[in-house]
Amino acid sequence: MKINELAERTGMASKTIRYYEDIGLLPKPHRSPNGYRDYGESDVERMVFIRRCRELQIPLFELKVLVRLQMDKQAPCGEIDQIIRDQLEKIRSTIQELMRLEESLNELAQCCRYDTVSECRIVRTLTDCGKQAKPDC
Amino acid sequence: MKINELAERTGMASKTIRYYEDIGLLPKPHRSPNGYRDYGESDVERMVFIRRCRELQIPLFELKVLVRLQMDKQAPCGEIDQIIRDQLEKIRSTIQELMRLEESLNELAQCCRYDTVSECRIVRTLTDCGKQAKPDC
DNA sequence: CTAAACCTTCAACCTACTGGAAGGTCAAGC
DNA sequence: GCTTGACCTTCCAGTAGGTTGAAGGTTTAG
Repeated sequence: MKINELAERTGMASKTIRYYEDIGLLPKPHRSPNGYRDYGESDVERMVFIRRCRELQIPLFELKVLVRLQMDKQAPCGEIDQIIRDQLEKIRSTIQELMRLEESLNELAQCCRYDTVSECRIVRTLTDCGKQAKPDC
Repeated sequence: MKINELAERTGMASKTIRYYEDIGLLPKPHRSPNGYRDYGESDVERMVFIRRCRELQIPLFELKVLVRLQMDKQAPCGEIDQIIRDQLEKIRSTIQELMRLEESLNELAQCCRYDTVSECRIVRTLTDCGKQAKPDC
């Protein structure tokens, strides 16, 4: 099948498929006599695997490892499991960070009772050099 | 003061300060006779404001608006408040998204009971073309 | 006098794509 | 046979928010 069909069947953009080939995440596919890329069913399977991993926000350089492992059916799968667990940890700590951020923004947003920039509590809090960015509402 | 002193007093890298000048977030500073950038106290204040906003993950293009407003002390501060509230909303929806992601990854991580890639539940779930990426643990 | 520690500009690199230009190929309709 | 439009190809540039490095000028301490 041609690149657009692969793209439609896997939910990727054909630009992205070419890009993944460029960076070595996908093997160079067979070419038809006219020079068009020609894909088979195993390419669909691999592409879906890659798309799912990207939805899980696994970065491309780790995905290279995963794709290599996924093709070697006899390999032990411990490394794959570890990458999944690492990703889980990363996501969890990002959530923690964003929740702290949410708290700061929420305090700031609750804080303005004035009309002009010179009196705005938000601006004062963010500008004040001596103190922590903690508003005194 | 020279760029490195401004950097140390505000907790920014001097490279970043030059970059912010390049993109028009900071005004072009006065130069000493030797060509070195020469900053004053108001630059410290503005830099701290910018750093705090970046800690709140406000993107640079919105920060351009904020910096312009922050310097105009008589302007109404409603627009500033709105940007803060928008940012709060963005952070909240990112948190929601990441929590869904965490759930998917957690299900996957709980899921592998086998030794080789060919039997690994994680790999199967991620590769399976017909179904949703939902493991049946 | 020299060495280190600054400062300057400019260019390239990072992630993960996306968009566009310029040109080749193919199938349908007239 | 010709045209039109939908594909396909490659390559180049741009996105955010910087970081890194090269190549060179200036200042300061010993």
